[in-house]
Amino acid sequence: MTVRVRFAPSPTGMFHVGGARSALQNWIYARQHDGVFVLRIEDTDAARNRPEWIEGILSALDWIGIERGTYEGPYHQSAYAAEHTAAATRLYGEGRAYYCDCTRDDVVARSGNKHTGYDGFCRDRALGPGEGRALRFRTPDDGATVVVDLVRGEPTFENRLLEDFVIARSDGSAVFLLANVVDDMTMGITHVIRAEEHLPNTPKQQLLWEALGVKPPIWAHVPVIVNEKRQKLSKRRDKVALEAYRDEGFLPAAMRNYLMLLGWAPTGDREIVPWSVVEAEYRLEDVNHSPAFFDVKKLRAFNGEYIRALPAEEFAAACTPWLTGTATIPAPPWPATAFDPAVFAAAAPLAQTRITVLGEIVDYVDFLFLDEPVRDEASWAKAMKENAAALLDAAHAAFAAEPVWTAEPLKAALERVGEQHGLKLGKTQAPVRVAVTGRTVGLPLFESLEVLGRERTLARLTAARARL
RNA sequence: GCCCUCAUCGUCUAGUGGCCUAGGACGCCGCCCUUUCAAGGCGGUAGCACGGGUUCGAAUCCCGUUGGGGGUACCA
Repeated sequence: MTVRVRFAPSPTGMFHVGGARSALQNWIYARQHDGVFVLRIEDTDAARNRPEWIEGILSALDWIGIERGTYEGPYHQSAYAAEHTAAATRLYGEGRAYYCDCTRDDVVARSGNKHTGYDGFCRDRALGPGEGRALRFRTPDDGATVVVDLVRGEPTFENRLLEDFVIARSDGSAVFLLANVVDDMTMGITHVIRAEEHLPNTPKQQLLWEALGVKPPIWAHVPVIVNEKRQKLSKRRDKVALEAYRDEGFLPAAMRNYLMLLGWAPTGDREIVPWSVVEAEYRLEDVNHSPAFFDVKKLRAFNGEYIRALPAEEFAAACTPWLTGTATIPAPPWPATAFDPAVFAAAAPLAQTRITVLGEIVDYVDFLFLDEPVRDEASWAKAMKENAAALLDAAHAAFAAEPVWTAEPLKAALERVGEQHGLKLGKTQAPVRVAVTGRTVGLPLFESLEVLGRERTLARLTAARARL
């Protein structure tokens, strides 16, 4: 029997990093077993769904490495409504489900305002379908439902504690519990790998599989990802949109690597590993049973490593979206016409060890493309002390007299200026750096001057001198 | 409330009865290197939640306590 797994997101918002992890786990499982990865969009909640979110899911999966055309689907759950209601009807016909006209308030009231669940009030009232009547599944009164779970073992649920849950709304449409099961059945899903939040649904779903006469799948419930307060990552509370990380300049390879390290580790004392190692070694059986904190600091560290590992040309190319702007990435502060790829290519290697996310590239190279450097007042105040005027004048003179405009002689020239003032290079370069780049921190100075060119460097020294 | 579930440095983890005076990574701190800042090198800080068992021996097995997480919709 070939393994068939599925990833079944609902298009109710930006694509979640937790969703990306689930998708990757399913993807890996399919690859390891020569199986099939199925994508199913669960778009049955019309009120909360929006078509652009569907495209968002597809492009996010693409970005993370699950590319369109390499998997089965996407199927759209809404196209299977007939199958869902047929299953509901069948369950009713076989006496496995019954109609109920209790309102939510009725149920709560009968429980004495304790939310203990549905009490089976309509079980034996033999109600037929009708206005305001939902269909409920008749859960067994005794015995237990054992869930076979790759990560958690065999969680066991006592059937008498399972309420008679709704499987079809009063308008006849199936709810998630049923629709999800019916789709998995029709799509031949053999393994359901999903987040732990679904574990309490599982006995109910397994009962549905059995009632419908099909052998249930193997389950795998992976602990959720939590925030610093150890709560499940939430769309409204936490930064969870994969697109947001993409637009900041996280590399997909770093994100994937980091995501899989949540709850798991490859063999040996290493964490940054090629994807092929993850695909070869990842085991759901080895995933930790407790929730993991989504640590952006560590993600950034991973990203920095991945950035530094890039060949220079690839690094420069990867920066392009931030240098030009895109539909979702803001345009840089310089005019588009001022950007020169060759100039950038010369400066890029200097920036490569200095940035952690690609978006940071802009502030490092803006002085090359802006007419005038940015004016960072804090930097100015810090670097432009009493001796600034003398230093700028001397630097200007020394640089102007330099026949060869490359980093080494420029450095030597400024060192001589420093000696005359009894200063180390660290002190001498500060006002020059701020005059030319606008900031106190930046790329190596002399290499920067080399790329900037004689004309512009000297002009900026003069301009800064005039501002003192 | 009820159901399920979990528990190794601040964080992510290695560890599956002796190899553990608990290893790695991120973070943090210090030193080196150094034209700023990074990167890099070296070193340091810090943990088996608690209490009982079982065993010659327990981070590893069992029970309890405490604490955490998830669920509890005619959402998915």
